[in-house]
Amino acid sequence: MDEVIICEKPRSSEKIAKALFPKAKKKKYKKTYYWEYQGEDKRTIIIPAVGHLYTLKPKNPSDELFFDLEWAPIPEVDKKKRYIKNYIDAIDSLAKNADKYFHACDYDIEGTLIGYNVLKHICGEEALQKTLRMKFSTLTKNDIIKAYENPIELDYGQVDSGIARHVLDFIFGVNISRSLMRSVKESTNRFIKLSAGRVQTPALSILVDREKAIRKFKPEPYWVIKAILEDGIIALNQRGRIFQENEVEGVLGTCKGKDAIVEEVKINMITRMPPAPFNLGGLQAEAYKVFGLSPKRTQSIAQNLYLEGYISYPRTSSQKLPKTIGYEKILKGLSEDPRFHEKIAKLERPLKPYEGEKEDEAHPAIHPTGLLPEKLGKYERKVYELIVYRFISAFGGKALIESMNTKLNIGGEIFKFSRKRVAKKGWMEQYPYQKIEDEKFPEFEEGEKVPVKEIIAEENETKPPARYNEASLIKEMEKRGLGTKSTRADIISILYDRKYIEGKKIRVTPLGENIIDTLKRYCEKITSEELTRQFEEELKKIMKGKTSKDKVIKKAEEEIISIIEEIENNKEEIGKHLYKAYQKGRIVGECPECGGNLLIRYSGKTKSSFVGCSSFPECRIVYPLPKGARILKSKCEKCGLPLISYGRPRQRACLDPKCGKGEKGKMEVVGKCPECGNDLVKRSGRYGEFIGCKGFPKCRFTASLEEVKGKG
DNA sequence: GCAAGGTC
Repeated sequence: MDEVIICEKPRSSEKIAKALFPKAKKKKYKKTYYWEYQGEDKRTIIIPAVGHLYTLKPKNPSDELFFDLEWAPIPEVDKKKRYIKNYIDAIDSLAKNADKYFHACDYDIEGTLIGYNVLKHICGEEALQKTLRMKFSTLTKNDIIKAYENPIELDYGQVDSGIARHVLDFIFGVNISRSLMRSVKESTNRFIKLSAGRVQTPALSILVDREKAIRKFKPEPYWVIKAILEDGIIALNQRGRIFQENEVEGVLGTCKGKDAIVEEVKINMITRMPPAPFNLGGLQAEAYKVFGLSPKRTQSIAQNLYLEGYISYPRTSSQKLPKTIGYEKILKGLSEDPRFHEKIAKLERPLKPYEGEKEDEAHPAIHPTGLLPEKLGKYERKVYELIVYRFISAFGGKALIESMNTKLNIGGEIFKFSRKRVAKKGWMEQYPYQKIEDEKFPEFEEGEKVPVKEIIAEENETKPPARYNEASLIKEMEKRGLGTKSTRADIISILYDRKYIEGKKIRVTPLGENIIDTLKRYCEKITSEELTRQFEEELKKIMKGKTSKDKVIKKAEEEIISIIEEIENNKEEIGKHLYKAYQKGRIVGECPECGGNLLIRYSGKTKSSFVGCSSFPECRIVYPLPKGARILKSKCEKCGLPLISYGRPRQRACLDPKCGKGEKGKMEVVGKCPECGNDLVKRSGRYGEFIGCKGFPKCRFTASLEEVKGKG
């Protein structure tokens, strides 16, 4: 009389086993673990999946359009995910032919489907007849026990909407991607890897819109009038930005040579609450801001810290720290480290964390477990400490900021300035990444006359909208409901891989823009959030039994067929344009022999990149590229060809190996570092070229090439 | 080769 509990992941299987059967034994199967409990009359196996174990694949890979799909074990389709096989094997050998099954995966659409596929494809169809569903919203002992004692029926509406989500994403994404690639292949006989999808395409579209807004933007000159007083006080004219030059003259005329009368001095106390505890997006944004880490890197570091047991589950959207995580125990553990102890000792009791608004049914906000790491890599340590300090600061209580707002009257014109200083540090004491304001308040009294040293009109230009970076794009995607907390960083890196975007401050390449322009013409829906919205509605209807998954999929198939038809009918034009845009982004310089474009090319034979002339085969100029080489924007002083950087440590050389080694190892000095006074040099990183301090890593000052140009 | 979603 056996009973099997199927869990979504190893971690939840441990929690479920311990909650239901404290005496259950942890057992090993190959490289994976499961739990076994031998009761008086029955034996229970608690066994995990690792997220999805099955994925969709076309039944017949030679179909032109993929509509006929089937579920296949992920390790068979994706060789990088062979570890999943261990979990499938474990379930296959331990969890078949039981009398009773519990489906105990997360209670959401994906979780329901994960468990359903395990039962259907590994345990066997008949297992589904013997299955009950555990429904819990948190992985706490109470919830788990309740869910086990009062199981419900498996909700097939949920299962079907999960299946439909996978099918719709596949048939839209894969078929449209293939059709784009086919149009390039058939019109130019070249292969470029292209893709479109429900999430990646709208994300790219956001970036293209911004790119167009920046291009369209015309800077306008404006003036700001400032009064310079004693003690370095600079007051701004109340009019703010002035766009008319004669207005500037007028204001200057009224104020020049006059003293200032203090019209109003207001001192306020502002309360500043601690920053919200981290969810994944919050952690990614802060690690980007403080350390310059890419969201993808932060995510993988957080995953490692979690697997080592140092922090809680990172793929959460929650900003809540429920009592049940055990504040005192965690803080006690952290206190073993003197640097954390110093912060913790200053906390006031009773402990009550400040929380953010966002919630997650399955997990609390990211927090340390209290187990102190022994050895960590450099960035792992930074991210870990960031999480620890953020957690401690949630208990730090509010900070009070004293703010002084002063109004001055100079010949009838109003000028303002403000000062801030921290009156009570509160949580700022615990969070070392926070800047603590401490400005001096001048002793001004209302009605007092103050001398004015100078009135100036400062000329400025309006600025174009800012470019997105990875962290701000993730936030924007979050706001628009594109992707999930665990997939956003990966989706952005697909956009980089496809060469749709480049740079740390994201620029869209000609190819990226062309993809969006093309899809806007033939499949507007996939470029906007429209498709996601439609999916959400249809899936909800399936869940409620108001429609069937087959109907929804059938409708989607018809839609896709008509989109693909349109693309096929125009494939000559689409393919040529896409390829041209692709090449435009690959131009690295001018051919010294024939004046054509030098392009980055890829040789399928040697599986390596090289630089060749666009007039091939008439012009046969080629330059080799060392493995991992990057082509820089800087040009060789001797011959004008671009420089490349390659090797480890990175060194620079001319693209033409015969040109000479004059540039090798030489750093181009472009100025002085404003932070440490050392030389500023051109460097290159994985996002391209930038300006960095020669004193790296001691001094970590960096700037973009544009910034330096702008400031001279 | 192509998507997006789960997780070690």
